[in-house]
Amino acid sequence: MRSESGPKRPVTLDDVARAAGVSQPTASRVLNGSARKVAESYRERVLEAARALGYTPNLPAQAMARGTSRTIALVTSLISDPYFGALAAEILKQAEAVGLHVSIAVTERRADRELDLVRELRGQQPRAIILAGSGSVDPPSEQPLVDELRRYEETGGRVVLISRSDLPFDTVDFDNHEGARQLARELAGIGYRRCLVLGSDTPLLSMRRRVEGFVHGLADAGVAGARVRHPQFSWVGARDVVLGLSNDELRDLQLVFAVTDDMALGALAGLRERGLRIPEDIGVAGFDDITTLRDVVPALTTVHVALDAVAEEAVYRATTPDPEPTRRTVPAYPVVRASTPRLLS
Amino acid sequence: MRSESGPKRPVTLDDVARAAGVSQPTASRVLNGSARKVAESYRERVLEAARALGYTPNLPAQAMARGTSRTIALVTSLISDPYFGALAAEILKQAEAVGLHVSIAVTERRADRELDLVRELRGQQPRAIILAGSGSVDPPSEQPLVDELRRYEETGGRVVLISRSDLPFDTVDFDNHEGARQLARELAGIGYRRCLVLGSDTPLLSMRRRVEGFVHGLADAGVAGARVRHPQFSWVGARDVVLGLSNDELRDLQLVFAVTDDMALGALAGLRERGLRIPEDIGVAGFDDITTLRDVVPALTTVHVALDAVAEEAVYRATTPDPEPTRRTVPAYPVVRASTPRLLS
DNA sequence: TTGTACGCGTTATCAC
DNA sequence: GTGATAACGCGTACAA
Repeated sequence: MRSESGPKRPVTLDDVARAAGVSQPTASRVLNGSARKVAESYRERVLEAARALGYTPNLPAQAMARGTSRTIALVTSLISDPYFGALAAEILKQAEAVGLHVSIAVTERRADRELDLVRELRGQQPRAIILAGSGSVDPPSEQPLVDELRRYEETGGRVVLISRSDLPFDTVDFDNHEGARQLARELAGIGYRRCLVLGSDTPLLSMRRRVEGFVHGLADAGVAGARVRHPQFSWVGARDVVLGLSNDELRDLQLVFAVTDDMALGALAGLRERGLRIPEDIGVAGFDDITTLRDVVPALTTVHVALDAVAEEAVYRATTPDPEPTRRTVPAYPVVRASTPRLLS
Repeated sequence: MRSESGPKRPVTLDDVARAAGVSQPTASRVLNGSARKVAESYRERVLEAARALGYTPNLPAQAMARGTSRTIALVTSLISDPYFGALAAEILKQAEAVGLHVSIAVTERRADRELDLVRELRGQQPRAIILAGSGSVDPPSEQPLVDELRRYEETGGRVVLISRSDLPFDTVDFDNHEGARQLARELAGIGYRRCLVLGSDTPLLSMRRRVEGFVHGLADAGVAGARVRHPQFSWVGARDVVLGLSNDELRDLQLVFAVTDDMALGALAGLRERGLRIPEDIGVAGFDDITTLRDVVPALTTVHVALDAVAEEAVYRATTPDPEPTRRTVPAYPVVRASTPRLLS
């Protein structure tokens, strides 16, 4: 049976001060850091009283009094996605390391939700808002979002963007173009020529960069004219494209490169349904190097992104004032694995 | 170049009221629901002013004035883990559906961190605290945590536990015992006899239940004496156990069951390193049915858990007062896939 | 229906 | 070094 005494009032600073026989400001100075000094005897009594009463500062009240909170808001597309999950995890870790709380909201890839969420989150008075993912190739349509973020920034908040190069705020991203380009060069170097590139039907800048980078990389190596498709941005979308290829097209291919690991695996599933063996009959490569895929066989060739570095940089920017929008690009580099063995020519 | 006008003050209800030519309480009644009615003309002017100024309610201030916030705090072990990631995602979705914000903190499986986090989160004045994962088999050691949670509860907060049956609060879990038991019966039914069970070296009640359930299931089917090991609770731990088996032990086995999919995959990797083919030489089964593993080959036999139902129930409990601690058990059921084909006896 | 006055828990400014 | 007192933005009795 639970105690029936009805909702008690939480223990406040006042309670602690009274119990310790000091004034409330003094208790405040002891418990929540202040420049001012407090006599040792008082200090001990306050700490003792706080411990005995189980005092915890009321963060909303602190935030209001101080005018700034220790919370950062993270807006992400889809946390169940292993890629965003990993990114969110890294951000949580970094934030915690500097004593910040994190409030997470998901857009589920809907641009309008994004705007609403930012507006709502602004109400939480977070110290910073981090926007991860999404990022349209169509900047003008983002104007309302930019306005909203600007307003937030004007009141002292920090805005940090991850992996979206379209908005005029501090941005951390990785080198989508260069990563894909180097991957293409390496693969061309071990014999791959006839490639199918799977982009995305969504207007995501980062995905477009990956497609462009890959095509450039092939061109660097003297391979021209990769086929490019833009299926639905998902495992299923990639699989469906493969399932829709004619037998001739399929037979002709040596490699499928998809702009995410998730899609690469969809393609892989589709290729298997079509009766092809991976990697004996055809190679597959992705992008992201998602940890949770380490058990896929054959091990997937992909482009690795240092998410920990991305998160660290993002949290750093989120806590560091910065008069001008800055862009930091974290390198991405290819990792060739069993899904793309060297081809004998 | 960014505007240099220095941090402006955010737009407050007062600003809106002034702009609309009404009193602050009237603006409050219009913008943030109140029982009281406001004349239509006033209503419109307030709404218009709010829109024009870009007003967003200051949530911490609201929380303080109302004495309750619209935030729930989620404490989880490890969000990068696909299992917890999926659970967190479902909770975010459910919370959003009822208009609640979510603040996430990770314990990284350290019991002391858990206590600290709860204390800290309490300061955020969330409407509820949801604890997911962990859950020691050693309840006495949790007393400080229980005390802290009780204190929180006494001030009107709700406490909900997911998948840990050791504490006297509202609990949502899934039937670890029964799920594993039925899996064992099904596998025994298609010929599996000589099994290695991989538990966990951590004192987690849910994992212990899975081990017990599996052994019971085997017993139900007349199979006695499964070997049980308790490796480190991770992919690597499971793999290492397999790598450490003698050739004789290995040859004798027909199945490895691990208490999580993650560990099952570790075991699978280890088995392959030992030169065994899966499933031709030996079967492998896990628990959790993690979505992101759909591309593992062979498809992993496992126990499915309806995380969406778990999340829904948890958020429901988090928002519904309840005089007595209640337990709700969500079913878990085996899903037999290619990693455990029928054995010819 | 509307406005005045006060309180929520905390920090900051200022005398002492 | 310490303690009154005034903010912070909002909700809500209460009076008008």
